[in-house]
Amino acid sequence: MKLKESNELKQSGLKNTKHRNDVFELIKKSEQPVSAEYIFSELNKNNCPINLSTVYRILDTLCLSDLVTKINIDTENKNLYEYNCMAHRHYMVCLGCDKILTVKNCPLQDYEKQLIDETDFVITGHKLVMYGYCPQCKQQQNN
Amino acid sequence: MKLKESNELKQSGLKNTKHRNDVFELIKKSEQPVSAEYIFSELNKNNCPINLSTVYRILDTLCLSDLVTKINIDTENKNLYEYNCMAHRHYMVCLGCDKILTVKNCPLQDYEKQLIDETDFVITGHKLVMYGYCPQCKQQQNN
DNA sequence: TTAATTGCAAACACTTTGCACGCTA
DNA sequence: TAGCGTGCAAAGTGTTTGCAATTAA
Repeated sequence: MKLKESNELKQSGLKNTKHRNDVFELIKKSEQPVSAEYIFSELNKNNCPINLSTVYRILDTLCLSDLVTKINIDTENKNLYEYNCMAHRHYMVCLGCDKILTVKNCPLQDYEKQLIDETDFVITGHKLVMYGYCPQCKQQQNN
Repeated sequence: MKLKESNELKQSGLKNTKHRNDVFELIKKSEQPVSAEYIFSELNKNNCPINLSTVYRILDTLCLSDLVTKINIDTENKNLYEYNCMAHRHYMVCLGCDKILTVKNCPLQDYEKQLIDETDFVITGHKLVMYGYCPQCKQQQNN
């Protein structure tokens, strides 16, 4: 069987296995950050039998290679993983349905400079999470 | 023995117990968010024997009453708790020593308005975490 | 007095690990 | 074929829960 091969895996010096590809592709095509459990059940559902510990080991590997980012949203009690597009990580979490939107633009460059002056930290990154209700859940609340 | 009584507990309609006061006071005087385990061992160390599940139950109660806020920093795998001063929650996390600074001012009002326009979400809050290295760890890296 | 709080032990959910086998490069 | 990747089962860690005893109001 021909694997759909990921250049990104090779480029990161990772051995190319079916499982790694399956996990990585699933993360890449997901519109929001996903959990290990989700990856596990999604792959098994779609004829790609895989063990849960293998999922965790692959996620570790992908995170170490910076292909994937692990995040933790306060309202969940498990880690989530998403494709690391090397952009800033800004999220909007719907408290109604747990939907997570990833937001693109970043208003924080100036603020970072200011903080560096104030605290003398080196700042290597940041994470911004907005909490609220998405249009659908917002409407339900009004009813 | 006379308890150091917390008006804040009473005002929130909570029964005033020694354990609740101990936990709440410890959180209030902590300079950074603390874990359940830390509270547990700190109190037991200081002649206030308490059970770990009691700590968790008290933390739940305090969070429900909005006296305390539960947060999760991506680099830790446990929840942290801090006094809820009703301010925005902005953190600076040192990746070297895990120190957590809570930052006061907030650059995000305008950004929130803009996001609301773009996404049609209702925004009820936000969390900003900056990652980097504190002055001490920064220096060690250079050596 | 009565309902809320606590300690204890056991259960839970998520994640990690040891080991033997299997597969990629 | 050498060493990394994987499945399985078992252990680890942080957190929650059932129940009986205790305590605040």
